[in-house]
Amino acid sequence: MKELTTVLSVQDSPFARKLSAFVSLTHEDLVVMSDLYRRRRHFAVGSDMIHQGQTGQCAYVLASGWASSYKILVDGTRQIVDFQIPGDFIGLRSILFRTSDHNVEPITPVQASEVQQRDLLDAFTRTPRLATAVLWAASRDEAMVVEHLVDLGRRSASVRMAHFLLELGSRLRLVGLANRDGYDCPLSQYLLADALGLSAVHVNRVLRELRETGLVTFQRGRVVFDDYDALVEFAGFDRDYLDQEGPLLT
Amino acid sequence: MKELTTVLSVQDSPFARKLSAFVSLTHEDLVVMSDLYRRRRHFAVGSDMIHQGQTGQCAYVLASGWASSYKILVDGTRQIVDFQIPGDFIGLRSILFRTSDHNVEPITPVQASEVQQRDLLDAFTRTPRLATAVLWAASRDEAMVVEHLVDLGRRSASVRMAHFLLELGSRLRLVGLANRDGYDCPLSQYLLADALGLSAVHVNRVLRELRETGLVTFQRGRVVFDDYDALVEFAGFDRDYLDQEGPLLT
DNA sequence: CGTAGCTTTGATGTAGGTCAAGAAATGTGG
DNA sequence: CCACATTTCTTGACCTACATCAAAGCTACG
Repeated sequence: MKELTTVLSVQDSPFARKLSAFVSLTHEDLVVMSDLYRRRRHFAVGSDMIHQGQTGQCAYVLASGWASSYKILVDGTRQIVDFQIPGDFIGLRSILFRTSDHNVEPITPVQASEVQQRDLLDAFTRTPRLATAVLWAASRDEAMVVEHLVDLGRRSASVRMAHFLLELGSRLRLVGLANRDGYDCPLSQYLLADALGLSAVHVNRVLRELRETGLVTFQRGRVVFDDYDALVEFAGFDRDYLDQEGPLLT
Repeated sequence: MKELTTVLSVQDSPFARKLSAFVSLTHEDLVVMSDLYRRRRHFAVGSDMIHQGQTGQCAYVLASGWASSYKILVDGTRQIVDFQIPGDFIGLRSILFRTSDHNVEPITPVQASEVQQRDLLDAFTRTPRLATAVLWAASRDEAMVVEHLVDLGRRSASVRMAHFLLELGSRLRLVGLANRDGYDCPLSQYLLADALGLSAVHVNRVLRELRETGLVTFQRGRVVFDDYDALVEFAGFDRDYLDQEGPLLT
């Protein structure tokens, strides 16, 4: 009975919901998953979750809150690679590699489940389906990083911002934290600047421009899509590049 | 006897060599791998290997030649996400997702082994170690994409170019196609421009600058490191972020 | 209810883009 | 092995998107 309860609650987690979009997880898979991350941890806003260059790190699955993963360059500037929202795997690379190549830091207070390297690799041998599912999730994350890279390489500041806000919206909708109207967003203009490769003051100007042209309004922690369709058009956003139409592997 | 020969030749392929850096592959793993890609294919320079938006694509393991993966934007510009060199997996995302989110095109004539989705997923259930190894390889690719993203977001054009040439050198050295002095490189300045988010003429200026300051010379298809240490210093290149010190999983 | 972090705005500077056009390479067919 | 075509490289003149610097108005939370 106890095991059943655990499995049910795991099944309901944002992480399982995400993986289920790709493979239909069996009861067995869910049992292995619930074994995987039993240790719940809390992180306050100034504390590092993962630190660049350090070895023997854990990974986490984000249960609640927002985090950012970033790299610090020699000249002290930083580039935010991605934001993590509930359901996201954090620091997979930091356990697959010996030393972590990036930092992860909470943006809001965070609840996360710790995943040990050994447990993860053991889980893969126990249920290869889970390995496939994790590979899929990792590839989906890579797809987002790629899209972000295209942002930085070839899109103008305002299109870049528009695209970013739309993509974040799609991701949040997948885990039930956004809808067509908009979403709550704890990112400061400084964080946006470091993610989009812009200066904070230019971020401000771009946001004003988008607001004044009636596309999106991002003010006091909330993103509101004033004209979703026009924004999609303006950003050249591919509506369904993140969407899945049901599990590939049954 | 025949099987043994196959296994031996697979063991020698750049792909197996790369995976071995992470997990020690057993005889069994190698047998499964040799089953995996028996179909050899050839691609000429103008032919697409993978096409954005198309469904039911194959993946490949590059045996010889160079390829580029890129995205085309609505305004017609393109962003090259990565170059593929021998040993690289191509189009993993295009089989894990229903439709491919990017294009892959040969830069030189290419020899590649086709990998079918079903075969790959079957192979994972047969030997979970292989799944782990592929996950590792995918993560390593993601690490490179991330580094490329940092390039575009926060590095100046000349540092960006320096960093790019060094990284490419490291990757080529892993498969025996480069050494400390330099390497042969079939990339035109247009390709470099599309990869680095610059214009072709600025690429030219930057290459001249790097040549005149005695750091690197890239001329007529060959990259020569004139002063490797100074270049590493100039680029803020982390020498060993791609290096592995032997298998993690034995 | 003060102070530290955010946001907003203006003025000025610069890295890198665009346009244009000539010089080398490289490839192709005879 | 040479003429011709095509791509690739190189350089100069000019322009624009975004950075930097500076300073004032918010907002929130201890």
